Amino acid sequence: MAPTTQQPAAHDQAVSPPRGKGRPRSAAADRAILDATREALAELGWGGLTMGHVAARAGVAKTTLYRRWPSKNELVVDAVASLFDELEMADLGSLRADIEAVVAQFAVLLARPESQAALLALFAEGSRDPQLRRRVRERIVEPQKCLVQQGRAQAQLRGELSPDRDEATASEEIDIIFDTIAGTVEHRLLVSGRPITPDWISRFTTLLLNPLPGLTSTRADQDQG
Amino acid sequence: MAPTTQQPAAHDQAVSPPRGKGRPRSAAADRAILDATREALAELGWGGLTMGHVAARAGVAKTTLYRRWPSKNELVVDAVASLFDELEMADLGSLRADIEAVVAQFAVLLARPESQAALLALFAEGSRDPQLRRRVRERIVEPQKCLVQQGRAQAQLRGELSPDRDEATASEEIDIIFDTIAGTVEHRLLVSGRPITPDWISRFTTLLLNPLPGLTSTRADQDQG
Amino acid sequence: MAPTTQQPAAHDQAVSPPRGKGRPRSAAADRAILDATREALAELGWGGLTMGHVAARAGVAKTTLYRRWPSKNELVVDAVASLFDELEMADLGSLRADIEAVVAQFAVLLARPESQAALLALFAEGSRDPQLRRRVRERIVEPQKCLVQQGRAQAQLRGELSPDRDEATASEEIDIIFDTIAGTVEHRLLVSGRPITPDWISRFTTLLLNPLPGLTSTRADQDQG
Amino acid sequence: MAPTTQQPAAHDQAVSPPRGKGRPRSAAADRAILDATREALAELGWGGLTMGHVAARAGVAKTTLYRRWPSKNELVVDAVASLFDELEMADLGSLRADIEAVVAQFAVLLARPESQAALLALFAEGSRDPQLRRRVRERIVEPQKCLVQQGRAQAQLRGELSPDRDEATASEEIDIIFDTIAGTVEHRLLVSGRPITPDWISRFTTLLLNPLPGLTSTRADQDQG
DNA sequence: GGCTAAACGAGACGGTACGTCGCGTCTTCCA
DNA sequence: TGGAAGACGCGACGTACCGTCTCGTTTAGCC
Repeated sequence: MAPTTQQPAAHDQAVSPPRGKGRPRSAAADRAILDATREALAELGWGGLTMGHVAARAGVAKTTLYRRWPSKNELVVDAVASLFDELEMADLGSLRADIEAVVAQFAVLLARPESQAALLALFAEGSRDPQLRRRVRERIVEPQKCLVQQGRAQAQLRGELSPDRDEATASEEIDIIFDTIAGTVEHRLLVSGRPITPDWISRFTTLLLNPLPGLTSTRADQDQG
Repeated sequence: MAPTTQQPAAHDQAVSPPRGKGRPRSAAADRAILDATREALAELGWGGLTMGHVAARAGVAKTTLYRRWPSKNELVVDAVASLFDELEMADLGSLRADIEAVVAQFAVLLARPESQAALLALFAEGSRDPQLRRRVRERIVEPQKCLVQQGRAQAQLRGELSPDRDEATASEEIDIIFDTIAGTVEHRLLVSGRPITPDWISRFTTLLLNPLPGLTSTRADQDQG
Repeated sequence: MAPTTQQPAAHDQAVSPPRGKGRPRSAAADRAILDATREALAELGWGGLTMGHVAARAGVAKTTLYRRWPSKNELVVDAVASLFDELEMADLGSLRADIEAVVAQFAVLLARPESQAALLALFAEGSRDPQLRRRVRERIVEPQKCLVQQGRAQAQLRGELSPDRDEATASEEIDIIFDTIAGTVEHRLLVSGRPITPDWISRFTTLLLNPLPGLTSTRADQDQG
Repeated sequence: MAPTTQQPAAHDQAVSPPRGKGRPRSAAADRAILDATREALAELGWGGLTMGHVAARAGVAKTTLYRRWPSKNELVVDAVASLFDELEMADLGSLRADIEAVVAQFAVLLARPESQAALLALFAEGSRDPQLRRRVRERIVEPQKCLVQQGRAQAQLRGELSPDRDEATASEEIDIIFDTIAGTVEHRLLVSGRPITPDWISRFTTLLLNPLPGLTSTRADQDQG
């Protein structure tokens, strides 16, 4: 998605030419600003991040920055969001492997200083500002959730999971798994402050996997009956 | 725990006499400040909370405030920490019931606007300030973790869980369960922004319970079927 | 005089053909800009006048504005100068009547909000910017001074004043009279903030033409000759 | 008069102790600010004068500056006003000598770069801001006017001028003389940009005290009596 | 009647100063 | 000597204009 573009330009149609009549916004500035934001975030943390500082580091006037993003929050969302684009679901042939891979990916992402500095702060700010909350969800949370959905679909194709009974139930199951994976990984890394090792991933995956309702393999059956 | 009291005065035991020669510190001021902090937090959120505002609302000079707490962060920790004191582990006779009860309690706590405003913000600030991090863990995170430990012990007494093999493993198991419960609940409420209903609690507990390694009984089956 | 026309084009004579090959400058824009300037000046005063505002009000791009006038100062000089073109010396048959008439005219001119807002401000800016100073003198001060010269010549023709002894003395006398008339009227209106009534004009003219009212000795006569 | 003191403190009673409960305002800061303002004014002129610059040069925070003066205008009034306190009426034994002395004093004052930079600008701003206008009059214009009043009284004592007939007429006469002296001197120095020499002073004083040089008829006498 | 070149509207751009806000420290007086 | 009151230095904020620039679009004169 393009930078915020407060004017209702290039919003939905990514292809639509700038159309505006005046001088077009500099794409280089966008890049420089986002890069500067990520760097500053990594170096100084959320609290040390200053609009003036970002502008200076990007070689851009503060006004240019405000013309594109209304506040530090929105800027950081966009700056950090791109990092989350690199998350992708592998298809490793088994549900367990897929989960472990995605958790590992997520852990690597959260180990970056810029995402650490930004993530909790954005969530915190978002708890008061619904606008921001929406944005954070769109740009950061959804991409993660997508992976869960995708992994689930793959597992269903493979026959590891039974197909969806109905839309609503499926959605609820995705939600709960998603909150569990994302929440737990974030809590361990950012709150408990302990590292995420392959061993931990394995244990956690076991915790998740064993009882998944609708699991067709016989592991659960044994546990359960 | 009493307020920070940078001077080595009255620490834990309220019994210690005022000691100093001059005028003793006003206990009423402490209470007023913490109350004001919680109220302001609920009304204005973390970002809207200012030391000046708190002081004014508490009818207290800023000086008084800084004499007791070195910064906004520490103040909020103390103000919010007391809320977490009310968490307690029930003993309802089964692990499942105990878990559901504690999750429900936690959910209720996180529904309060003051804890919502404070929690993520404190975690975020803590990720840069080790001092604060320590403090947050002592006052907020540990009490929660304690419950997990306690619930586990109860279950072991009841025979639902096998006794600890060794210290290290036990600690790891507690950690993973704790991060999962706390992280998931927080993520659902504060990030996904969806309510925690009895139904959700039941599903989540099932997810946790079913395969727990070391689970000796098949209670879970009964609960589920 | 045509607008600044930084390119060495049409300067005094409007007859000079546009010469250039491209699209000629819009005369309508010039008019619109100057009108907008005068209006904005009257409404918002000097301080409230911005180039952007003038451009918007004139329905013109800022570029167009800067193409013609290098700065706010120059623009305002041109916008206000035309007002001073309407000053003219009457020949009413006596020096006193002529002076009173010209003072009255000047007072009327200075009562306009746009000239009030502009005049002192231009003088003030001019005290640092010799370029502007020159321009202000050419367009605003000289026309006034001309009247003094003209009035003096008329009075000499009538025999009310003795003819010039020499060039230098004449110039000095004109200067002193001019500074006195212009300075006094401006000071009364713009600094003291009191109105200029026919009665005041009469008193002032008397002061110029006569000795101090109430002067008891004839010292002055002795001093003079 | 003390600095603006926006709080209704020490306004009328110059003797009243600061009275306020908190930390009193630093008198040193006041002095430093006013000095810095005068210096900056002399060096950079009105346009180059910046609140931030003044604060920095005075070794003071911008906030401190704004706590005392609401804007650049008010600050400059106070900074420049003190210069005008040094104006005083000599008693040299004759009206002519007194006038020449006071005009000379005024000319010297207006030759200072700080007053040149400030005076017209203040007058200009004042033409839009009645608050400022009042202030300028109180602190700058009145002191000058006082001298006229005083000189007139001296001349009356000496018998050079006939005593006041009535209050109103006296006031009007003072006004007209005052506007003439102040306006003319300012116009010559600041608008015409020519120096004020002893010779010019003599000519101007003659103009004030006598009829127009070279006036051939005795019209004035007829008009007057 | 197409070509060329300037003027035009729109508006983004790098700057500078603005006036405000909150911080955490300090100084003063009062109880 | 603790506490209220509030001034202080600091530094970031977000805004307003500045004067320049880069676009795409007229609008003329000239070949």
